[in-house]
Amino acid sequence: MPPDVTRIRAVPPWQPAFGEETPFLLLSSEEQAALRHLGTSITFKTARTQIYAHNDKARFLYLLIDGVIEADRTLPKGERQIVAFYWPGDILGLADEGVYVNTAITLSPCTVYRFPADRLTKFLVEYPLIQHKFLVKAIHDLRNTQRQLLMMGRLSVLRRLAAFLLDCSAHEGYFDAKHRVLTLPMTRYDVADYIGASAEGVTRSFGRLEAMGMLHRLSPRLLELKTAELKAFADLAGR
Amino acid sequence: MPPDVTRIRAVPPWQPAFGEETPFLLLSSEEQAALRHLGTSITFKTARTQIYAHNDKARFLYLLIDGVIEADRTLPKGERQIVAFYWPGDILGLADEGVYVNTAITLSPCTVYRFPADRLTKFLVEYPLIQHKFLVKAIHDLRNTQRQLLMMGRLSVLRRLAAFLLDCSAHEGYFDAKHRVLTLPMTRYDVADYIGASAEGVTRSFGRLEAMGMLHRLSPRLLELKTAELKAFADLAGR
DNA sequence: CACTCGACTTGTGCTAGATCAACGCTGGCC
DNA sequence: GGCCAGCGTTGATCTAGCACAAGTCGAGTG
Repeated sequence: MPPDVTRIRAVPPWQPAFGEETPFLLLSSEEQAALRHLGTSITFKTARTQIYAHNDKARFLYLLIDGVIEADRTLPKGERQIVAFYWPGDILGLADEGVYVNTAITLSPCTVYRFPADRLTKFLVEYPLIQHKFLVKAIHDLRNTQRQLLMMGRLSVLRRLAAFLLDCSAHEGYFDAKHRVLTLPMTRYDVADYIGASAEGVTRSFGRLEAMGMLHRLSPRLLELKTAELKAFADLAGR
Repeated sequence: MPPDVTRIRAVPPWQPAFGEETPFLLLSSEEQAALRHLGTSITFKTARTQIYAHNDKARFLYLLIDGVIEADRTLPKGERQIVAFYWPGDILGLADEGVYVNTAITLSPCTVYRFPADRLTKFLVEYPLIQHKFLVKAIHDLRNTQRQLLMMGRLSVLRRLAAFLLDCSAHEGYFDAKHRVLTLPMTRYDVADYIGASAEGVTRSFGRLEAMGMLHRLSPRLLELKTAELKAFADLAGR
C-alpha cells in the first residue's frame, strides 16, 4: 500500500497565502490519484544517508513520510549550519536556479515520496489549487526561518535551546504528550549546528535548564519537558 | 503613467521552482494588464512610516516600486530583529495564517503597488504561470533567509557586515558600480538589528574594515567598496 | 567478552562582542 | 539663527559562550 502522499503538513487546515478567508482546500480523489501517480516511494534504511547535496541538479522534490532529515549549508572554511530539520509531512528539495542549495541527510531510517521535478512543475501549473498549497507551504517555511533568524540574532543560547525543544515537541510521534517525554532524533552536534552554538554549549545548556527545573534528562536523547515553564522562559510571544 | 508592476525582482530570468529547464516565463500583455488592473499605486512620503504591523489582518500584498523598506519582528522583551530589507522589485506582505508576521516600515520615501489579497489569490489560481512565479519568488526568499541564518550562526560580526555590504551592492540605484560607491539607506541601528549585532559593534566593524583597506567611508552612509577584497574576506562560496 | 568508536559530559582559559557612558555632529524646526 | 533629537563614534568594562583538552559512557563488532 502506497504511503499517504496527500498529507502535506504545513498549516493544517490549509490557509490562503494572503487574505483572510479560509477555503480549506482539499484534494479531490482524482487530484490525489494524479499526485500519487507522479512519484515513487523510497526508503533509506540507515541514518546519515545523503539524499541530495548542495549544487546537485534539482531533479526531484521529496515529501517526507517517515523519519527525520536535516538540511545544512557549509561554508568553504568548514562552518556547518543546519538550516532546517524536516519531520514527517514536510516537503524538501525546493530548488533555486535549478540546483539544491543545501545538503539533505537522514537522521534516522526514512521513507520519502519522490517526485520528478519537471513532471511536478507541469502538474502544479495544471492544478493551480495544489500549486497554491505549495505556495502556502513555502511561505510558511519562510516564516519559520525568519523566526529562527530572530532567535539566532537576539536570544541567548539557553533560550534558543528552550525554544528549539518546544518546536520539537510539536511533532507527534516524537513527543509523548501524555508523559511530556520528547525523543530527540539528533545528536548534540546537530542541535548545536542548528541553534548556532557549540556542542559543549548545548550540553551545558541542557544542564542549566535541568537545574532550573524546566526539564529532566531521562537519557541524553530522552527528555521530560515542563512545557509551560519552557514556554514562559523562551518567551517568543505566541511562537 | 502607472508604475511598471511587471518587474518583479527575483531570479532574473525566471527559473522553475524545481527541475532543470528554464522556461523563462514572461507575462503576456493581457496578463500584465490584468495584474496591473488588480492593484493601486501608493506613495509614502516620509521615512519611518509603518505600512503594516505584526498580527494585522493581511488584507494586501505589496510590490515595492521605489524606496527601501525593512521588515522586523520584535520579542515581548523588546529585542528587535530585522528579518529582511526590501528593495525595488521585491514583494512584501506575504502572510501566514491570514495575518502579517512582521512589521514593515519605510526607510525612505517609497512607492508601492498594493494588491487586495483576496482578489490576488483568485487571480493567481486563474493564472497558474504567474502563481508559479510567486512560488519561485517565495522559494528564493526562503533561500536568502537560510543564507542569512548561516551567517548569523557561524560568522563573526565583521564577516557578516562584509557580506551584508556586498548584498546591498547588488541593488542598482544604491550602488554606483562605476565608482564602487554604495549609498546605505539605513541607520547603524538598522544594520545592527539585521546582522545581529549592537550599533556600536557595527560602527567598530566599519572601522576595522576600513583599517583593513576593504572600504572607505566618504560619509557614514556613503561607502566606497573594494568588492573583490570584501568577497574574498566574507567568503560565502559563490554566495 | 574485550575493543572501538562515536556520543556525551566536564573543566579551564580566553576573547569577541555586548553593555554602559560620554560626546561630537547634523539636519530639521520654531 | 539657535535648539534639539537622533545618529554616529569612541572608550572602558564585563561576561556569555567558544576553543581546547580530557575523561565517561554505551552500543555495535569481531
